[in-house]
Amino acid sequence: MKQKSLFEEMANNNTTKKHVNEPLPFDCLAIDIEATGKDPVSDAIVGISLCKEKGIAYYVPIRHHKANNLNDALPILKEVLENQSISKIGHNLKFDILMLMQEGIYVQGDLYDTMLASYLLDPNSQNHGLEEVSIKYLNHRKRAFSDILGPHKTFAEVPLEEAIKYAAEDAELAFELKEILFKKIDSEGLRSLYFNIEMPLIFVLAEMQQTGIKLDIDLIIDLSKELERELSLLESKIYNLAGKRFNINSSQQLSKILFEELGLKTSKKTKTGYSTNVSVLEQLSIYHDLPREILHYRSLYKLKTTYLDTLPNLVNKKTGRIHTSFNQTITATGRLSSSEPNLQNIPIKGELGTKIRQAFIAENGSVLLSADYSQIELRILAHMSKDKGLLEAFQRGVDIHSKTASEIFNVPTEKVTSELRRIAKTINFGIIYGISPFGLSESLGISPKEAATLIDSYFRRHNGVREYIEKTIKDVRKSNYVITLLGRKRQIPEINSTNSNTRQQAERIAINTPIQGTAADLIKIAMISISEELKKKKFKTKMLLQIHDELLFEVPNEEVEEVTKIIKNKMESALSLSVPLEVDIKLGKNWAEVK
DNA sequence: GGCGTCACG
DNA sequence: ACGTACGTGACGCCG
Repeated sequence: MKQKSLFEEMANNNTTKKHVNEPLPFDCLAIDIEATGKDPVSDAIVGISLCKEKGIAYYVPIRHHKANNLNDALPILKEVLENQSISKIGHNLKFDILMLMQEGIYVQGDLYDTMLASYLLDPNSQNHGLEEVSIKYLNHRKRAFSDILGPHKTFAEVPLEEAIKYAAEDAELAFELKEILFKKIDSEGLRSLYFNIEMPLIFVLAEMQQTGIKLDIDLIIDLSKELERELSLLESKIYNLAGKRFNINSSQQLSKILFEELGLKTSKKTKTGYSTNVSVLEQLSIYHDLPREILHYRSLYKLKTTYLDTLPNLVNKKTGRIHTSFNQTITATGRLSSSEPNLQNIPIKGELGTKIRQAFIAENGSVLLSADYSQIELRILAHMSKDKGLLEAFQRGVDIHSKTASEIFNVPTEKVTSELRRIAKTINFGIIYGISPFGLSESLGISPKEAATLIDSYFRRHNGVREYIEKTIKDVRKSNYVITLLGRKRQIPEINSTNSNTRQQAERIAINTPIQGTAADLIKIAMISISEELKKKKFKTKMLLQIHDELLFEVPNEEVEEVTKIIKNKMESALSLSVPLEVDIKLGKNWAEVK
């Protein structure tokens, strides 16, 4: 009964174009899609729940088993969902938008995403699920999905009576959460960050996920077979060197062999024993052949299991492409993350890295275009610290690492060797991480004392950076939070901890977060403006991936010239800083060629 | 499910 | 004396 009346109201909405003076019967609608699974590209809609006022919610079965499905519901819903004047409320709306896209429905209007709101209010929280957020803000314990699903294979098989209760509750919770969370968004000064960046980004990410990227499966499978052979040779070699067979993938068993049976010296400890990580095994390779072979084995095994053996299985049967998930509510700094598969950590180093990237290809008639920000985080540091040396370096366009080397080691720029530059580069990274003598020493393989000397000489030449760090930490001690250029907040209560380790870690976070977070804000702005421009001018170019400081596009040959200009221009002008932003653009048939 | 390890920025 | 570089995700091991 209730379902019908809502549909009547919705149908009325269709006529509002003719009666512009009549107010819409509702301007805000909470939606929640139930589907056969959680992969919006492969799975299908089972039903949609709706809520437009507190206390009343509806469930519209679309493909529910053994139910009176409302077959004509989607066309009616389409009118409402594509109505720009009706705001959509939901928890993780990117999922709903993607599911609806499969039905030819393109959601429009303002989005009030309660998951995103929860994230902006507390990016440190690991869990922004509807369940947790409802407990936190509504003190309401919602029905668990696993209880509803029970033995059923998909939600479609859950008896309608049960399904209605569950689905309708979710839409209503989102509706209620919206009131509370978006008041908080306003009072915390997060409104503009939400409406100008995170909300429009939802559409951009949805489209990127929907597009996916093409993979040369045969190449990946050939590589996997090649590694299979190489690994089996290495395996025998390792057993010979160890004098016995063991599970090479067990760091525990390896530890026994290295440190007990072969009597090699331990260096680093872990929570559970002695470390056998890269830096330890590199040290040990001087004394024995086994560690080097283990390193070789591990690197191959990693690439084979993590990439070669999994990527082919993730090629979507319908689209023939790989569709990652871009997560907007995971990182504490404001970055995106990518999962299932993670396409933000595809290997790049070495011959094998190149070979793997060669398998990510453009469609026939198109090329891949990679656009990456050059030294974005150091430029942001220059802007925020107003350090004279850094500002001048970027304004003059010099090689920043060489300049740092020249300063620290007191040699003319022409005499900076690649070794000195490498050290300077590590220091520059270290500054952004919230440098510590120990951290730098570990990374450079020198003593903490030597590291401290290097840090000291850096700060002697960069007073602005030193003062910026000191002021940032001082401010955080009072406010307990840091903020990015676009107003993204991260609480750091540990800044006043009595435990010095905890406190120092908080200080490093306080330095790093505004820099990493502002870079994240920046590229998000660029993504939105590029996406708008491509849409406006009706280009067929597709944005495929974001890898923190890089965007990857698939560009039809005939669009390359124009689109290159747009991308470069939009990225370089996304924010106006006191240093120029530089973007490098490269083209190629595959992802290896664009580097 | 925690841990160690290692792929990326 | 302690134990640290910042931010992620995925794999295999082990209990």
